[in-house]
Amino acid sequence: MPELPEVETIVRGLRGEVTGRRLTDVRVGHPAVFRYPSPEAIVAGLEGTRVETVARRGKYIVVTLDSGDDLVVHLGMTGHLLVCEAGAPVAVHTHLRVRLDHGRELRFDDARRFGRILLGTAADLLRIRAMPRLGLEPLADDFDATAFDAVLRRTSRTLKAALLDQSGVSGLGNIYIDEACFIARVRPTRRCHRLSRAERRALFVAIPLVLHQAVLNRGTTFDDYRDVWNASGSHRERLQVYGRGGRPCLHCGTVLRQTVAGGRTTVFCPACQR
DNA sequence: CCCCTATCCTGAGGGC
DNA sequence: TGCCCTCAGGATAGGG
Repeated sequence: MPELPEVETIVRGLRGEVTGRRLTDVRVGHPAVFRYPSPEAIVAGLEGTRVETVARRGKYIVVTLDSGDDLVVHLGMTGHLLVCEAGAPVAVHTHLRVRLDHGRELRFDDARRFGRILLGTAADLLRIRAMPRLGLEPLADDFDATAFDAVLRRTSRTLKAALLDQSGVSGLGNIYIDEACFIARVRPTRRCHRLSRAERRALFVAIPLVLHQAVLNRGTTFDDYRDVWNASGSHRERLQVYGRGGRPCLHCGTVLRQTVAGGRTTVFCPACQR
């Protein structure tokens, strides 16, 4: 379940490993992962190119190549981008292997294959909506209270549903939405248009706060997430509500309530959160 | 417009 | 020990 902090950790790790590297010996696995243009075209398009930059947009990883193409990777639920020594044992669900010119390999593996990989020029990727309608970047310098207010004020959905929608704020998922709502003391089941100005402000502050802390902890490894060196993140120890339904609130001791909102398991403290 | 559900998919965990 | 069922969920599509 990689969300913004996990993807950011991977992007930072990837930058040091692949920037400036030439890509060779490209091999692909299950074709369903390669959404555009085709597995064969992606192999041909990667072979012999050099990596210029690695960036993140929402939960998407964008690797810009000297060919003019961008490689876009979304990790879905269980996707991993790993850098290992060339010739290291190949996992069961490895779908992409690329040789780097410093003797290592970049690999993509994904048991559930919810992840996806696309390759094309920026114009191609825009046209096919490779990264559809991504909203505000909550860790960007220009993350703006007024724009965030507009996201919440224009809808009557539950807060959980609104924040899961990547077209409003991009990068949040189930874990960090519940955590941010706890910090902001607002129930994720609340209707957005009924939130007060103070509550919207509290969320505006809490979202970057929790994301930033999680990045410092190199992400949350609940069961599956690993960074590019296959190491776990430590933010799980800091989670206050996610995965803690039925257990006592760390702030007040009240039993945390677990429900479903926006189609997702949702946990909150009925005493701390209004 | 909003909600819920199904779909994709595998592995973990519980019940028996 | 092992089998079967359920559940987890990011994104998206479709029905109520």
